[in-house]
Amino acid sequence: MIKRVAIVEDDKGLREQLALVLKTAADVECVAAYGSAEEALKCIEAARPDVVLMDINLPRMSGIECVAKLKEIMPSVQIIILTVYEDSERIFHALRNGASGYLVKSSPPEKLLEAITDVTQGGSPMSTHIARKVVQHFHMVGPALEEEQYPLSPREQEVLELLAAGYIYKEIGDKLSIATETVRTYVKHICQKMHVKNKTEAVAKSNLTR
Amino acid sequence: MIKRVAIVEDDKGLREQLALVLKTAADVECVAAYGSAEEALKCIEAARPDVVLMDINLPRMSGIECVAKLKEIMPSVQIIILTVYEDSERIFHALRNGASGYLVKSSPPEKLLEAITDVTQGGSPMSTHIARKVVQHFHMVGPALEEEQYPLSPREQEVLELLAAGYIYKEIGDKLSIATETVRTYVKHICQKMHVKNKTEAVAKSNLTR
DNA sequence: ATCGAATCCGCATGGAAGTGCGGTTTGGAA
DNA sequence: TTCCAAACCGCACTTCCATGCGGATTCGAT
Repeated sequence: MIKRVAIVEDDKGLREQLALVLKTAADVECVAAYGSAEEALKCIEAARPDVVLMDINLPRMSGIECVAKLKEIMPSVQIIILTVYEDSERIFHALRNGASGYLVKSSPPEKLLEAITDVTQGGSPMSTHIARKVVQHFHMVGPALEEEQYPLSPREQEVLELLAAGYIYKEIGDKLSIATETVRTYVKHICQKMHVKNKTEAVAKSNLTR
Repeated sequence: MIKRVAIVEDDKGLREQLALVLKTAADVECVAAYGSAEEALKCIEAARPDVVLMDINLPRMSGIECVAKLKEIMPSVQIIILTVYEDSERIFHALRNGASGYLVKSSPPEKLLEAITDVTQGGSPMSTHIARKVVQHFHMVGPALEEEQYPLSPREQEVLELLAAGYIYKEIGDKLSIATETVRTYVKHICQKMHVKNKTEAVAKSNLTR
């Protein structure tokens, strides 16, 4: 299956260079190349790309914003960020906006083509230094969230989740096929274990958003 | 510079196979191979590895736990998880515990060796499908945190925060110097604006942890 | 001048939640 | 075999919350 790829990159030289790289692969077709986010947003639907290679540093609208808007009009398109920036802020923002891959511009051509294949097969190609930034994020938030972890039993965890969804004890009992009184017991235990005053604080402290 | 690598893997066959792969690289030396987490924890300091290849599915103590303990006694060691499991739970847990890389066991030898190099150079090698799981985590928490904003008034926001802290209406009223009845009114408005059933769900949806 | 939003307050009523006690059974760890 | 955690259930009692109604003032925008 041939992958249809579009390029969004303001530098003409780099844009053409990327197109050349794409041409060297038999299973990749470069269906479009845009010099700005605005141009891409206007025309990209007609090009029907599977994958978009997106520069971050575009004039006016940044590539990160463009990712969000692209994902709105074409939710299934896979976006790979191509950039010289390696700061966490940009990385996280881009990923949150829906990018699936993140390569530094210095990546060799074969890595780029490999990334295009990966991303169409449900992977998330990332330059290894980018990945480290992401992993560091987990090192940061992980312990912070987890040190404060309470040894809730699986059943208690379930109850807590249903509390967070706004159900009352009777409904929770029905969903779990247990008595309302039992739910009440679990909530008591949860509040004791978490050292909180009531179920609302327990839910807040547990960070459950659904 | 030669990288000193240790292996923790309970399957003897796979352990020896990994050792063989390491031997094929000129810049890698296999300094130790353990069949259990306990053995590794006891002896690994003497081996002074730069990198540890860690299986997850070990008898008794899991590789994930072992990562945490290894990082305690040797904070600078780089750990690469080798596993057949691709579920987010294990991935996040391992990363939070201090793992720097995460490869599926089916990765080809050259990827493994590349990963060892990457990890010593500050990268985070990850199988592309693993990376996708991590990226999906950002897709999940990202928009949930910043797009789904409700137009709560400042006062309503304050009340919501105090709810998350577990206070009852009377206490909130006292803190804000307003009547309990007014607090009740705010909570009504909050629940209406957020389209939730009760204050507990409102708190859950608002992601307030303090 | 009128409208809406934000802030503020009150009350009645039924249902929900919290507290404190009690209990059983099962299954695994010490 | 003893002990404990987990899962399960019950009741009495108090307090708290949710709902639905009503009202007030202020302040900025149309």
